[in-house]
Amino acid sequence: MTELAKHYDHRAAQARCRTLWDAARAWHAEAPPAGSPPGRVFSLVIPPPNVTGALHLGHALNTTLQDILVRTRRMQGYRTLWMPGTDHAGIATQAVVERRLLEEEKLSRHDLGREALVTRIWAWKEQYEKRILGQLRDLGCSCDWDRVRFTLDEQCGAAVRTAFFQLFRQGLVRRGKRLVNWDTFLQTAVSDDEVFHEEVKGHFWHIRYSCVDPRPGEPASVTVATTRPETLLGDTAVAVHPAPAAALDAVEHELRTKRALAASKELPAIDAALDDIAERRRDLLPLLETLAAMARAGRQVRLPLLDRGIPLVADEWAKPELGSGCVKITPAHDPNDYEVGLRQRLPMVNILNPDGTLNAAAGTYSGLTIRKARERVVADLEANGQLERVEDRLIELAHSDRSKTPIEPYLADQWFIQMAEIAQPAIDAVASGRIRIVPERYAKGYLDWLSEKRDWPVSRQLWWGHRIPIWHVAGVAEIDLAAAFAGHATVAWRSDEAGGWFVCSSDETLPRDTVAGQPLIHDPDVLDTWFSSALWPHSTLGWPAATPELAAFYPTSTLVTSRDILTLWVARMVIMGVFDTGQIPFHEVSIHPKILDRYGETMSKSKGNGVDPVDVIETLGADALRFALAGLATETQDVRMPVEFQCPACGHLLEQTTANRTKPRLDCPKCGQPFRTQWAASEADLALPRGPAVSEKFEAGRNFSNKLWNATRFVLMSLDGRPGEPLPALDTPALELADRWLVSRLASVCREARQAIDDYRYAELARVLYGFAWDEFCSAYLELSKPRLADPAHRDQARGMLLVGLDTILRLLHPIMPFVTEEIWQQLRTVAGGRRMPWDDPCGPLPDSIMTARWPEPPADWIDERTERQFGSFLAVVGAIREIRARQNVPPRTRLLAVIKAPLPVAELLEPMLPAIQGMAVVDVTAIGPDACGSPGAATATAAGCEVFVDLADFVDIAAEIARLEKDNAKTEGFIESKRKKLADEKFAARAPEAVVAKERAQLAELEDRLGKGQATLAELKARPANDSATGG
RNA sequence: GGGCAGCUAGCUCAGUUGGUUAGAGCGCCACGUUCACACCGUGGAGGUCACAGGUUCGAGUCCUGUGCUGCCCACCA
Repeated sequence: MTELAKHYDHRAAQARCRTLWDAARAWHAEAPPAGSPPGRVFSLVIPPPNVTGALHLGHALNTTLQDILVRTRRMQGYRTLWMPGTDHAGIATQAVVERRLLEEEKLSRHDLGREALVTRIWAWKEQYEKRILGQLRDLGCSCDWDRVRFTLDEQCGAAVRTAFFQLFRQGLVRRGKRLVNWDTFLQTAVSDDEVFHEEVKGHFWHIRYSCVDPRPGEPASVTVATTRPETLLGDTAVAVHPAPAAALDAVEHELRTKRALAASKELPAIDAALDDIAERRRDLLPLLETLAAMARAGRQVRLPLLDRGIPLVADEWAKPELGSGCVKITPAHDPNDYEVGLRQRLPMVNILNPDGTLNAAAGTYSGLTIRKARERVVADLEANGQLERVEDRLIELAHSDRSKTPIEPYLADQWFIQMAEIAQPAIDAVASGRIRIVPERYAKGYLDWLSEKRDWPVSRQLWWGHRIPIWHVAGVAEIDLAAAFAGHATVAWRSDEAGGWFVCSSDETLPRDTVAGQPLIHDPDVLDTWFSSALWPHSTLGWPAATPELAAFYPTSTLVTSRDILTLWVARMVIMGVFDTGQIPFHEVSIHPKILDRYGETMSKSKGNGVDPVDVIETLGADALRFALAGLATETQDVRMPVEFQCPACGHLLEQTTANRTKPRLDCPKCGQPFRTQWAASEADLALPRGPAVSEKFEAGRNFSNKLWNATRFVLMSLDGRPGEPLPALDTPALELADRWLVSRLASVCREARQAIDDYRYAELARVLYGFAWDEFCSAYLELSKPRLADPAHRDQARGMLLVGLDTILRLLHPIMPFVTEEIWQQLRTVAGGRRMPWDDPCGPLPDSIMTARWPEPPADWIDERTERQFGSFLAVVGAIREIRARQNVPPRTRLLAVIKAPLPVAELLEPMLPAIQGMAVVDVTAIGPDACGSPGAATATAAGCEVFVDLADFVDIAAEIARLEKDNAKTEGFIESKRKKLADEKFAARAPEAVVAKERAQLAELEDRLGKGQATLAELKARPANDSATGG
């Protein structure tokens, strides 16, 4: 006699399964030997988590979905590889380590030096890589653990250098002064994607620049406005529009066009704008025309404070409709001004040092921080009477995502990759459908972004990352280089336009003294972290070497990611994949939602609104977490996950709010006991027990695991220690009705599950399997099997069929809930290890692990719609009787008498089900058929086109029944009225399809019939003497 | 400013090409523990499908507009 524990123990099961899978290396994929056909292949690379910190719920979602795909395909017989690994995450990781260094040791990276800092970051990486890989294993991810990669490891490094070298050789790598987003804290350029904008309170300073030697009729000064007065130290021009009148005309025309189409509500704003234009035309235009003429004449204005003459230039960047119509131009510190500078060939004066202080170009202000310089500049302007006025204003200020400090636009030498040429194949791949993005709507963002083909700035002034494989050498002739690198196919060079050379090589190092007479200096910069990420699908498979893995698994099948890195990562992977290998990196991209908190904010560590996956895995189990996450993965953009703190003392759930989510300790409102949160830092707080952040969402998954466990418990008890095999034949018409139904439902559900996975509809997969396992298999089929198990004539068949159902459910659920299904699979081995499903190898052994069991593939002709309908009617009738019992408070075990009045076709379907009805509803059915008739005063209910009468004798609470019937009848009358109205409408009769009209008529008839019955019963009840005993007795 | 998405039960979400009386899980209410499972069972209550128009015989579903929420892109001195 096998008897399982009453509850599923997820902790023990997780440990056992992990041991089992690891011992068998069931997650490993071997490339076939060169030359032999790989067969059906499914491959996937993990979006490598950053080694900045531990995994959060978003990673858990991402990897769960991947594991669902991977486990399914593996069971379906594909040669399946899931490549795991982590990302060095350049800036992010260096920033984290630097910040800690500063906080804990008060040291900057310059105090430590390059080598020592990098050593520290490697130590950090080792710690978090271990943690991350452990978390992935805890989640049950069936990655190929023999192939773990890291974006900064040797293999990826070789790919990075080779890819960069080939870009260089094709002339796609350029060096140039560019205005970059300068992070003064980290002292590096960051890309546009690493910048976020935040509104801060600021001012708008109006500054007067005097004109040099004004002639009669010319103004003595021009006024410009700025939010950053200190930048005037780097001004090299003041701009005015070359044709201000025409520009105002254009603006006015645009406004009038807009006005013609605008809603009345918008009119006041537009009219105000038009008034403003008119006013400017009157008051400002003459001045602007004069200034434009002065600009054409090459006149100058005097830069305040530095007393430098700078040209007045005519440039369309100056908008006559805004401000004073004139704008100061600081080409080295403003993106738009930079463009003007290029157009007007202006000098570009950089006034900043890398650390954000002002340099010598700022004259007497040099050495000051930007903040101090601003104060001084403003004070000096005021003292000189050159500050016209100051406005308060909210300013969208750019901040570095990495250091959270304000970004300074900064002119610096940077490396760029030209995108124009290499982006096109990536556009074509998605536009042509060779890469399919699911859901499709995300393709637009990808295409829009790529079509801009903006150059990619790839250099970072950091120490953590792939060193740019470029060396500088000066003072030699090309012939010297040719001599030095004769026979080196892995070296290329180009003039640096300052008389020196850039030498690029895919070799790891070039000796310093390679070129006679002059040293080779390695470029100090490292590459943008996305450069190595862009190579991930092919670099992890061994490129540039022609490995068997690359041949077998590239292109990969699917990429699973969230929408926020569609451009940063996905697009660049396509670009570089095609550039390096000539092939797209993946065929499909599955985009999944992001998880938000109850306020719709993204979860993040710094906000403190997250859930730690480990908390869920420990308290409710990895399967519970996975099931919940899969259920949330719908096709919408985001999903919300309200979070609670669980009191470690009493288990009470405390809603997480904006107010309490960053507190280091909280007091349980129920038991009063304090507990600590992730923010606990003080010794006193750390001594308290931890109150994990959880969500009730995960409980459904835990309950489901337990339901499966207990269904298994029932099946094993019913087998009573005997092997439940061989299994019954499933494709024979001789099956009993319930079994035919089960077989049909299994076939339907397998088909739905397969389709859901093929379409990346993870939530639907979870929902279909949950509903089938719980409501149909456990609540219906399993209940029905109880009387059959008690009957020796049916016992063996019932046992076998229970195994068939359970086995199939386990296999279908395994990709979502690997642990509980594996644990049950192991339990079944002892008693039913000899069972073979039709899709199993009939001769070979049943696989040791469910991981390698075959995915169920029942033939389509198992689906029997008539039987499924029949079962639907049966369950509806059972429900109707139960409803009557419940509303009359009949004790559960009291057997009642029932009559089912059913039209002939339904009666025929139901008749074979009578024993089941009698068992599940605890009634004796005394009559069934079109003429069956309930005893007077019986309680009634309708279901599946039948009317069910339950003779309650003394049980009936007449008053309650009358009230219910009156309500019910009124409702029915309402429906009848609406149906009649619909059918009376000539247009409906004329235009609706005949089938719809017929259906409406049938429904009306049924409703009228129901109302007639209801009214009759009501009349009869009212005629009876009142009975004040609700439950009889 | 441009674009994308969302708004359906108290909460989180389904709702496939328009066609009965719009569903699930959780929560809530009532009843029920010698029954595989109280991490359970049975039943119930709860919705003007954000709002306003339109198309249609018929709209949660299609169209237009409005409001609110979130995200992406660009950004005005």
